Amino acid sequence: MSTDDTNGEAPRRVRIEDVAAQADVSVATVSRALRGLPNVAASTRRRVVDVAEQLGYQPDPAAARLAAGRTNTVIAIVPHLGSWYFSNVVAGIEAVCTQAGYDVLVIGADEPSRVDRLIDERAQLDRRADGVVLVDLPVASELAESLVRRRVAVATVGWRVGDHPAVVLDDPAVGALAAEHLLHFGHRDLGVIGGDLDPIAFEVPERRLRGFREQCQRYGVDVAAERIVGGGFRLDGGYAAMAVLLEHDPPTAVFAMSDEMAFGALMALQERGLTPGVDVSVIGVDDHEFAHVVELTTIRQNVVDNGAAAARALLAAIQDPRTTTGDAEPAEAETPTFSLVARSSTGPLNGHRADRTLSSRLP
Amino acid sequence: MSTDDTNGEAPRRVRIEDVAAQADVSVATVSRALRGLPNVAASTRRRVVDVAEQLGYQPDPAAARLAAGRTNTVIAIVPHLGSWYFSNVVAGIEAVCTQAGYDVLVIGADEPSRVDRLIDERAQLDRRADGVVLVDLPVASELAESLVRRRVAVATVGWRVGDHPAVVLDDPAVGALAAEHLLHFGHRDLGVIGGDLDPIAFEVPERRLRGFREQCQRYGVDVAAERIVGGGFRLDGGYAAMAVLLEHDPPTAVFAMSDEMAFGALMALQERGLTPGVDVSVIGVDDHEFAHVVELTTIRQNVVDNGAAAARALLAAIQDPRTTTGDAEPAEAETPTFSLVARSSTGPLNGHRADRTLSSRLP
DNA sequence: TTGTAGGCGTTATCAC
DNA sequence: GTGATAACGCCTACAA
Repeated sequence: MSTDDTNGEAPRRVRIEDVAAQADVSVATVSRALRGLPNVAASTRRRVVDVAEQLGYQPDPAAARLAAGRTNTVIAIVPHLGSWYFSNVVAGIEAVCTQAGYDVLVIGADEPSRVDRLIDERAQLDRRADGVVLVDLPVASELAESLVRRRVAVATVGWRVGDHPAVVLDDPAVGALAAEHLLHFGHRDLGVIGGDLDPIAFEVPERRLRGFREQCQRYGVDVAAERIVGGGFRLDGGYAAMAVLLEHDPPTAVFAMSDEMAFGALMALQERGLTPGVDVSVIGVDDHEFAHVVELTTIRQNVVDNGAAAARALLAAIQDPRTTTGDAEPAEAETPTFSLVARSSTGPLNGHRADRTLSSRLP
Repeated sequence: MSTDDTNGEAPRRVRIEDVAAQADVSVATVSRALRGLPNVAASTRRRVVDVAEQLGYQPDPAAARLAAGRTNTVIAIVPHLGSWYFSNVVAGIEAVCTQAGYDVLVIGADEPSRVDRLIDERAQLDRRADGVVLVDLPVASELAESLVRRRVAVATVGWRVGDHPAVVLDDPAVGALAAEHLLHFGHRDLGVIGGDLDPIAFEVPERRLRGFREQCQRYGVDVAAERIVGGGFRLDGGYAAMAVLLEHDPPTAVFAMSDEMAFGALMALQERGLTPGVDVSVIGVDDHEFAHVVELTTIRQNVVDNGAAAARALLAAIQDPRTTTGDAEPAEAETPTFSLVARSSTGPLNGHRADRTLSSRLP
């Protein structure tokens, strides 16, 4: 009797050579047959596949990597794994990559030192993956360059590097849309809560600000520099920023560049007894799940799709043979869409609602 | 002149053999020296390390894996990558593993079919990683078993499997604490918003419910079955659950098993003109960043730490030689702490606040 | 269409 | 303490 029914024991691994013997072909043929390569007789392929299935054969990833030089792995590098935006981007990347048979490695770049470590050649990103998705990390354009030099496919989310596939929201348009919404309500004293705080310092804020300002100018409105405050794309940052804005010469409407910051801003308002949309209007970006809860007007985007689109473009680049020779086409990724979702956190200037009696205005 | 200043070209990879030649020793010695193994003369080691540094040598992960049988990789499997709780657990895992030189692979198990695919031996989790962290996936205890059989280290978060290191909150105590808080305020008509909705079906809800009920019994209070509603640990689920609770014979206080569900519950209250903490008290679990924003009373836990603790225990198990022989110690992981954070979403029964006039009660 | 054999870059087991 | 050298398991020209 054979020994394969001893349970509790780790089953002996079946190798390609076992399949070859059983199917009565060479290992080369097994390899070709199983990977769907050409030059294998249909009948042979069927036989090999059957045997492999029956034996439960699966190639060893490590061996395949070493021999083929491909890792079947994608790395996702994000500023912070725990944040709403980034974790959803990662979710999109993972769904697409796993589906395509790629492993996905995550790396958080919370601290600048971690980015440095990645730029360092010793990180060997090129040996660990076939492609990398860089999410909002322009600090590290050197990283991108070194990756490209080492023949690692690159795709980005939120910023661009060279002409690699990039999933970038039309941020100026987003800024302009936000401005338009507020201006349309009659607001002329506008504030902005943007980036520019610690660990994340990326390009998104300036692009959104630019669009916002340009739109304002069309209305002959100027946004004072003191009314542009950094919030670091975090809840507490948004809270602090709104506090600053309210401190002196408060605006009647505020554009927060992310919903999370907007939530913080709402919090600051409520603590002062001010009603969002009545005393001060607030518009955010993202359409975070909670935007609905607090009735936040926002500009919606599909974050998971952003990640998925980047992953698809990356895989396409990896699988495109021309990528290696350097003359692949730009391989542009889809451009994300966005749309205004109006809720009650924004409203007309001096638009105290009839059904409200508690609201008060600043002196 | 050498060719190494041709830029734009992918630099030729330096192999262990190059280091060996340059340092005038064998590859075996280089390998030992670089990995800090014994039986290497101090002077030799210094020389080898210097040369390696100078040449920028780094071992190829794929080759090392194939030869050593270790992957230096950890897999984190979570029900949903984009959710607040899980993404923070992953952040904790990643921080610890990366720090220790391990790669971390993420796998989302959103759909049951994905779990099945992992259980299938063809997923070869054992060949792709040295250890796996299973987060809230008791659906897949078969998965855990198969992993163990294949000698992959396992650690869990949120549930237990065998006596592998597990990071599990004392859920009954959490439930009891929530109950105590509400009961102390005089509430006797209690509702619960728990799990039991689609994709996530884990052990946490029943444990929290048990503790909650037991504490109630100490006060002679019974929680009617109709007042225990599933919310799937999601915002919308919490919203819907609260709507159900309010529909008929509404409770005066509700225990939501996660803050996200609590947020949904608050939303349902507000839509009806009910004031949290006055008309209906709500207590959550987690101390999500937004709990502060909406003044949600909650039971705080440190989610990132949970992931980190699991990772630490996992790495310890991986590095413990006894693990392989099967007689390693249980290697218990740290038990997470928790604490009540009282805010205004909970308050005394019939405790209409003096400064409130708009609040109304249900008929 | 199929098989042979060299190589991928390390690790680990021996002798020395 | 050090050095050959055989694995590790697969891929892929090249030959047949």
